Amino acid sequence: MGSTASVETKEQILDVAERMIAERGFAGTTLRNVVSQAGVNLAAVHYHFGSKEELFRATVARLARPVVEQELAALRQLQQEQTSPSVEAILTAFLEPPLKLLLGAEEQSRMVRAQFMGRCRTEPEPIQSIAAQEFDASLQAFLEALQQALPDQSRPQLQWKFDLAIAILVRVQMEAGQPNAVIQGSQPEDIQQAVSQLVTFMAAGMRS
Amino acid sequence: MGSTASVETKEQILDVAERMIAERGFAGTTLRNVVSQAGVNLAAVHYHFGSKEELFRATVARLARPVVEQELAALRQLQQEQTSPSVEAILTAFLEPPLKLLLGAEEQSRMVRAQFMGRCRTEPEPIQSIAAQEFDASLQAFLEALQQALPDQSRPQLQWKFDLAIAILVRVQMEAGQPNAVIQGSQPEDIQQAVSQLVTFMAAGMRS
DNA sequence: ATAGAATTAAAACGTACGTTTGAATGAAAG
DNA sequence: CTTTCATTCAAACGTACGTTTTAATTCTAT
Repeated sequence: MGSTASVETKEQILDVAERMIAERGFAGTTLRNVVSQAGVNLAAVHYHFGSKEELFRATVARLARPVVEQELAALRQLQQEQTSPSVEAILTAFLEPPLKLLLGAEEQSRMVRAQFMGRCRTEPEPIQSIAAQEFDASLQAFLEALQQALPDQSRPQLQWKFDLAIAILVRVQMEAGQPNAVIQGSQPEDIQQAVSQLVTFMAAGMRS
Repeated sequence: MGSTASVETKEQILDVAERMIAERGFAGTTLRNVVSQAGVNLAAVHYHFGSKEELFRATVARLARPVVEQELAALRQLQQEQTSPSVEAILTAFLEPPLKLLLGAEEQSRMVRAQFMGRCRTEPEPIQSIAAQEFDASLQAFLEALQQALPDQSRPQLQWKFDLAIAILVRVQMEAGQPNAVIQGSQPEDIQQAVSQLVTFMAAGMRS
């Protein structure tokens, strides 16, 4: 049965894979580099995950599931509190969970998760599609909510505007920590301010 | 001396490299695939370009130089016509040259150049930095122009807002032709409408 | 026409990749 | 203690990579 040691091995691999794919992309990440940094045997990857592509699937799933869950929970709560939430409120519910990833963990791995999420959207196929599946439920729900908040916008228009809003989020995630980025520090107030600035930026564009 | 045949070989290689890197990224593109599609010998790449990385450098240079040139020319003309151009006018000068890439060439290779430009900004290092050099002159000039049009914005704020505007352009380029993209067709009026919609979207965000 | 340079071609270089194999290791169950 | 099963390990598999080499070929200028 699954011993304690084995789940530690799995998580070591996932941690390193997450960081390396964030930095070098999927094609630029080799299993030998991963297992070397993780301090595990090369065959452990195939034993626990089956293949390099399945390892990516597991990595994105581990990261995306809680984020999507939090996003949907925030949206649900928002819709219970008021009958027709504002664009700003909806966008805040969408941005906070992924950006709050930057709060936890140690200095080193803080930015990694955000950058990994960004990579998911910029990788060539089929990697991008694999990642997209994990986020799809959230996208659909928020698109629907935005449509109700902006009934005058045609569906195609709203769709590409939301797509651009996501592109903005992705860029913010990829740039986290670098000079001139929206997000400078990792304190709660830094994140909160970034969210509010981004919401303003996006809402202005979506109403335009 | 450089024969006619040799420049055809070089351009064949550049054409195929452009398309493959656009689709699969730099790491996902192999020289053997390139030369196979280009119908040239494997050694031709190293003879004409020196290395895989230098081939990328040449590919991005061939694409970026005219675009940057047109952007700077449009900005210069704008600044001569009026003393303080509007944000909208500046952004239009910035967006039109890259998006008008979608007008020329054959059906197949139309979207490729835009997607390649998008890839340049999403590739892992050091590829991203190599590409950034080619676009740097344009970025500096337009940032300066925007600062004059928006004197109330702090430099760091303006910087990340411009960065997000570029992220939007990149997303539009990568998505060109796909369903729900901003750019649907390839007719002059399609592009013109997309530019105007994007300018509105971006300007709203930048003023926010 | 022919020497010389530029270009193309085929083959091999060493290295690294993802994956597979079969044996060693370890802990839990009978 | 022995059996059993999950896990780890070292080693090798076949393939493909970027690059180099050396020879053949094609162009160009005298």
